[in-house]
Amino acid sequence: MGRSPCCCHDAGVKKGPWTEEEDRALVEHIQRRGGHVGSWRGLPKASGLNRCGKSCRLRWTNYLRPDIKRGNFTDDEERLIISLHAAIGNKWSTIATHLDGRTDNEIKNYWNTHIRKKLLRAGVDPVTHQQLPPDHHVDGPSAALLPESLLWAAAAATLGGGLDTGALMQAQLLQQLLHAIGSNNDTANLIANLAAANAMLNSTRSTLPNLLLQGQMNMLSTGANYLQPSYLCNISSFAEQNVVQQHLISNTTACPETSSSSAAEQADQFGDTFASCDVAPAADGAPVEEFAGLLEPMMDLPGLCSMESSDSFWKDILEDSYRL
DNA sequence: AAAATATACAACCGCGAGGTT
DNA sequence: TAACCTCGCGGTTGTATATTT
Repeated sequence: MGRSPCCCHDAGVKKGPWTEEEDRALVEHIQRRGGHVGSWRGLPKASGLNRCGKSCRLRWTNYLRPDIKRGNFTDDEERLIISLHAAIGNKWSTIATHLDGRTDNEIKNYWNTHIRKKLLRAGVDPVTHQQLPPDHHVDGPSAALLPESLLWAAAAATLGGGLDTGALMQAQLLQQLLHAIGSNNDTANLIANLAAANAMLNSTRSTLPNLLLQGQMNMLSTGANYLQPSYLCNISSFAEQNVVQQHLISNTTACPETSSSSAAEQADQFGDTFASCDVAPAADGAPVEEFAGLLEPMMDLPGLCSMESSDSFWKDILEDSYRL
């Protein structure tokens, strides 16, 4: 395919920052045409601008368009960007379609200047969204604070006050959760382990920050085989849903009553809950309706999301470990 | 206060996709 | 079917501003 010479290479075509006059000329020209640009290539001549059409298009789409939202990104927007990036990578234009008023360029810049650094500081690879190895070195105090080490540090601190059965059970529970998270991508085993963990929770009447469970939810959504930060919990787009759907299709025996593992047996008491999860894959490859909704029943399991004041130690530790 | 460095973001560039001739 | 043309994407650069030394 031949490639046409870009008008940007023409001698005398202005480059660099746009002036207010140029902005006004471009906006007025497009408004005169009822918001329809027509040919970008022909726009400079028609509008009297000494710019190449490409530059005009960029200026309009990234800055002058009336529906562009200016200002800082909200936490929700940031979480959504990260979630989408985890699912589809550097597809900035696709990501932008999920954020009203944000441009692909703006999102890309925000990613490169803010989010990427935050993830690195948190020990998360901004490309793969997976935990960086323990010997990963970045500036800042949180670099080496991987979730597992934090959890065990927390357990050790709890145990430090005396050999308490409840604390020991918590430590074992954490170990089980971490093992489930780190061992494989098998959704059936994962859910079974989660149920077993929950059984332990209920038997000891202890509580655990739901951040841990969110980490497991993230596994369901991304297929990553280790703990992911809680930010990935906020997922609802088509891309993630497709990922989830693939998992569900390949794990049609996801409900614990169909699993033969011992962990699944422990999970029997929650069979009804899981059976009502409505996690069956949509028919004929149709996208799963709503991932967040899909996970809701699991998040509502008794005891999983409660957080008593006496557990603030755990809560603080775990939240620190994920704080971006 | 000035220079050096870091940060944020607007803008540029090259390329591929896809439509048209 | 090949050549041409335009658009849009994603990576990169340039520059203004903020912060640090």
